[in-house]
Amino acid sequence: MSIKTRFAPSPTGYLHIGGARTALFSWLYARKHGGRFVLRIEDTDLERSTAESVNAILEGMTWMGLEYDEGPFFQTQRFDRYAEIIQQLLDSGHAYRCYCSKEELEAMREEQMANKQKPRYDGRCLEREAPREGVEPVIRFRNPREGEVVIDDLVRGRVVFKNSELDDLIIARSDGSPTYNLTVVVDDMEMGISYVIRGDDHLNNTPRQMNIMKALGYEPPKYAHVPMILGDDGKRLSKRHGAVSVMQYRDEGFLPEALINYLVRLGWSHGDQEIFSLEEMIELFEVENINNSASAFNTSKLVWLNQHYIKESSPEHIAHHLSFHLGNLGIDPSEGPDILEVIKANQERAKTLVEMAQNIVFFYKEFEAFEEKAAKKNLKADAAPALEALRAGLAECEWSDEAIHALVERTAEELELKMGKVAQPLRVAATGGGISPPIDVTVRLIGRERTIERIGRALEYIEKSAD
RNA sequence: GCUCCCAUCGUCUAGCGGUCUAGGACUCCGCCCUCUCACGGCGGCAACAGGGGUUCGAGUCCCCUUGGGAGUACCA
Repeated sequence: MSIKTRFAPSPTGYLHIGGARTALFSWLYARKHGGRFVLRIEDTDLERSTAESVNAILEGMTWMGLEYDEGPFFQTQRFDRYAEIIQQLLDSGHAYRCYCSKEELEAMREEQMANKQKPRYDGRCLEREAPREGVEPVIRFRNPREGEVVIDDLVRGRVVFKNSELDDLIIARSDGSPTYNLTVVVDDMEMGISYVIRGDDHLNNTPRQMNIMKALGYEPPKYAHVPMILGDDGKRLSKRHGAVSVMQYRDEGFLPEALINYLVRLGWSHGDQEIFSLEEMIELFEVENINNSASAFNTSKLVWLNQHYIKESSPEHIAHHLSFHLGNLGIDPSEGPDILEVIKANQERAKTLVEMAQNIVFFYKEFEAFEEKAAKKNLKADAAPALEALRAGLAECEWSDEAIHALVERTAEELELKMGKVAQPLRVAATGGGISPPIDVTVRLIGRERTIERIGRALEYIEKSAD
């Protein structure tokens, strides 16, 4: 049988980190085995599902590069089919109508809780002969009363549930719309899903779903329940933890491959290896190596990976993702040096793309003022001779890293100053601050005109400060 | 409450009965490199939750306790 996996989010918010990881695992599994990966939108909850959420999920998938082979399918477009199945279940006696009121159910639950029992529907409507006047019934699946359901989970191992612990769950609301446990089963069967890789929180639903499948005469797929992702504090991931949306990581300057690499290592491992290319992940991914305990999201490790990928990627690739952040800062790369050159000079000194964008503003825009601390330290009267010599030298020297470097060195020698006493004032003069790539590269990229002009500005600053 | 799941450094993890005086990575702290910031190099701190078994031998198997988590909806 061919391998098919799926990612089935409900569109009630953005694509979050936990969902992104199960999507990644499912995607990897399909890719590794030459199978297909299906995207299915579980939007049966009309109240909470939104079109914006659908778009956000699609956008997140695209940004991460998790392309799907089939879908997106929408469950709301399959209501007719679900209705057929529900009727079929009704006809075969596997389902029945329930006329119980909310109050009645609530009372039942309270009583069971009081008796230290697990609250569950007792099946009283099964005995009901006639419909209740004026009540639109829900439809319940008639769960077996005896025996047990065994899940041979690919990551959890053998998990057993007694049927006596389960109850007759609602598969259609009183308005006739189907509910989650029914639609999942129908779709997983009819879409030919062979491996269901999903969050741990669904483990409890699995025996119910397996029972429905059995009633419908189908073999259940293989299941792999992956543990949850916790926040930095070890608590359940929520909005309190800053970024939980995949797109927020883009906004904060992360490369998709860094996020993917981080996510694949969260709850999965291949020995001591930390860095995985997409090809390696696909080749090495094994469901058996998925951890069974929940793991906490650790932003600093993600940052480290991001820095790694910024360092290792081609300038072209960085440029592609950086343009978004440049735009956010109102920078037009055509108004300055070649962006690829600037990126090359900054790849080793940025942890995020946001940081990189901020660091290269001075290549493209005039800075407002010299950064106070750096200026106070480096733009002092004793720096003036060096700056003047540099201004003169830069006006006529060959415009290359080597020549500029030689000029700075020569200036230091002639004035009997340490390199730092020459290079650093020049850096502050040229960039406005005390941080930049090597001074020769920095100056070369800023350009002759601009550098000379800025040195003049620095000399004015020194003069003014002397008063 | 009940059912199910989980438990190695602060965090992510390796470990699938003896090779563990428990390895790697991130973080943090030193040192080196150095025109700034970084990169890089070297070194350091730091863990088998507790208690019972099983076994010649347990981080590794079993049980209990404790502590986390999930579910218990006409949500998914």
